[in-house]
Amino acid sequence: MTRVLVVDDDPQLLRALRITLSARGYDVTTVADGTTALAAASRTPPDLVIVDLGLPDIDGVAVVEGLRGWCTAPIIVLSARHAEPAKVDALDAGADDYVTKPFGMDELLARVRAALRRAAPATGHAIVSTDAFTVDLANKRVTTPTGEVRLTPTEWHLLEVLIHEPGKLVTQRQLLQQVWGPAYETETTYLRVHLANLRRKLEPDPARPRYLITEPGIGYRFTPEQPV
Amino acid sequence: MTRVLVVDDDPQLLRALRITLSARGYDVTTVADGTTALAAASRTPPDLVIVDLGLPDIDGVAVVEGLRGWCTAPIIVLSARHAEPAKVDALDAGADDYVTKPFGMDELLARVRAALRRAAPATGHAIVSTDAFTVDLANKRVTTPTGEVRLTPTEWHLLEVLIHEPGKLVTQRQLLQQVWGPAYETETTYLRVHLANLRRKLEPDPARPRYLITEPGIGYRFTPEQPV
DNA sequence: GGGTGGCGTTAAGACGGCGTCAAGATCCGC
DNA sequence: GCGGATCTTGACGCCGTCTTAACGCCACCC
Repeated sequence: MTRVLVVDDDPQLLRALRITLSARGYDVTTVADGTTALAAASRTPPDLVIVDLGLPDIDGVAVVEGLRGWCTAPIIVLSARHAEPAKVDALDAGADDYVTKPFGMDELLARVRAALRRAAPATGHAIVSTDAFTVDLANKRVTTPTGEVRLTPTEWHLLEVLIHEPGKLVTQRQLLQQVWGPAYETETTYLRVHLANLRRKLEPDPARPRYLITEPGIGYRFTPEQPV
Repeated sequence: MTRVLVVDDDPQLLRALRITLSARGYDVTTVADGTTALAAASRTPPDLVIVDLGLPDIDGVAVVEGLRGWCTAPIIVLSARHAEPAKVDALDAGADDYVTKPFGMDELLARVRAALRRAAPATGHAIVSTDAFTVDLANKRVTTPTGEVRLTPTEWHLLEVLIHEPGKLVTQRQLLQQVWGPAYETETTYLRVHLANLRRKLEPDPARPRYLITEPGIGYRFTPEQPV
C-alpha cells in the first residue's frame, strides 16, 4: 500500500487529511511537528510526504531539506503564505508541489496522484543480485550459494539503504540518519560494527570486501559487479 | 540544452515566457494552438511542456492527453480557471502541475525547475568529463582511461569546488575557506600539496597540467578542454 | 646578476579512522 | 522471570591521510 506521511500542526486539518486519504486507500501516518516527521520518515520511509510550512519546532523548508538528503519520495508543501519567495524557496529546497491554503480536497488528491504517478518508476525492481548473493527486497530475504542468510533488523535496514542505488556512494551521515535517526549522526562506530557483520554474512572474503566498499572518511558504497 | 515547448494563444504572454525562459538558458519553442503543439512535439520531443488550457482549436486537456500517449516529459498547465474540477481533470489527464493565472514568473520558473528535477533521472545525471578523466558527481566516482581512481576526502572536496563552475577561476581564499574552513584562509601550502596529489592522480602529465591550472598569485582553475 | 617570493615536489611524522574482537547492556518472546 | 538474540560500548592494532618541513625551480624585480 502507498504510505503517505502528513506533517501539520493543525489537528483539524490533520484529521481531515487522515480521513480523506485513508478513504482513498492510502496508508496514512500523521505527525504534528518537524522533528517527529524526520524520525518517522527514517523509521518507515514514506512514498509521499505532505508537509505544512508553518510548523511549531522547525521550519517546513528545513524538513524538506532534511528529507531530500536521502529520500526521493515526492513532497507536497502546504502553506497559508501566498508570497512568491516562499514558494520558490520551498520548491528549490526539493519540494515537488506547493499548495496554498485554503485548498480544495479534490485538488490536493489530484496533485497527490500526479506526484505519485511521476515518481512511480523509481519504486521499481524488487531483486538485486551479485555473483555472491541475491537480495529480495520485497520478501526481505537474502541468499548466498551456500544457502539462505538470516539478517538482523539493523543489518537489513543498512543493506536496504546501501542497495537502494547501486554504485552510489552513501555518506556516513546519510546512513546513520536513515537507520538510527537524526540524533545519531556521529556514531560512526555503529557503522563499523554492523558493516563488519554484514560482510561476514555476505562477502565471500570478509577481509577483502568486493561488494560493500568503504570510502575512507566519506561513507560506503554497494558495488554490484567487480570492476575489472 | 533543455528544450521547452510553450503553448499559449496570448501573444503577449508567449513573448514574455520566451524571453524569460531563454534568459535562463532554456531552448524555447513557442506555438499558439494545440494542433501545432502536437506536431511540434512529435517533430522534436521537448524536455518540458507548458500549455494553456484555453486554446483556440482544441481543449488543453486534449493536448495533455495527446502528449501523454507517447511522451514522458513533464507538463505544466496554465489556466485562468480557478475551478477545482478543471484542475483535477488536467492533472488526471497526465499534467504534472497546474498554475492559475495570474502567476508570478519566479514561481513558474521554480515549478519548471522542480518538474525537470523530478524527471531528471531519465535524462541522465551530473557528469563532468574531459579527455583524460570523467567525474561522476552523484556517485562520487572518478575514472581515467587506465581505470577507476580513489580520491581522499580532501581531494574530493577540492575537486568538487573546482569543478563546480568549469573554466571559472577560484581564488586560494575561496578554496581554503570552503574545504578547510574560514580559519585556514592563509594555509596556501595545503593547496599546493593537495593539488599536486590531485594532478598526480588525474593529469596525464602531472608536471604539465592541462585541466587543473594554476593562476600564480591568485588561485586555480578547472579547464574542461584543451584550448588548442 | 643576485635576491625574493611563489610554486611544485618529496618525505617523514603525527593523527585519526577503520576493522576486529569481546564483554556488558538491552530488548523480546516464552 | 528467564533465556536468547541483538545492539551498544570499549579496547587495540593497523593503515591511510593530513600536516609540516625542507629543497629546487622559475619568474620577476631591483
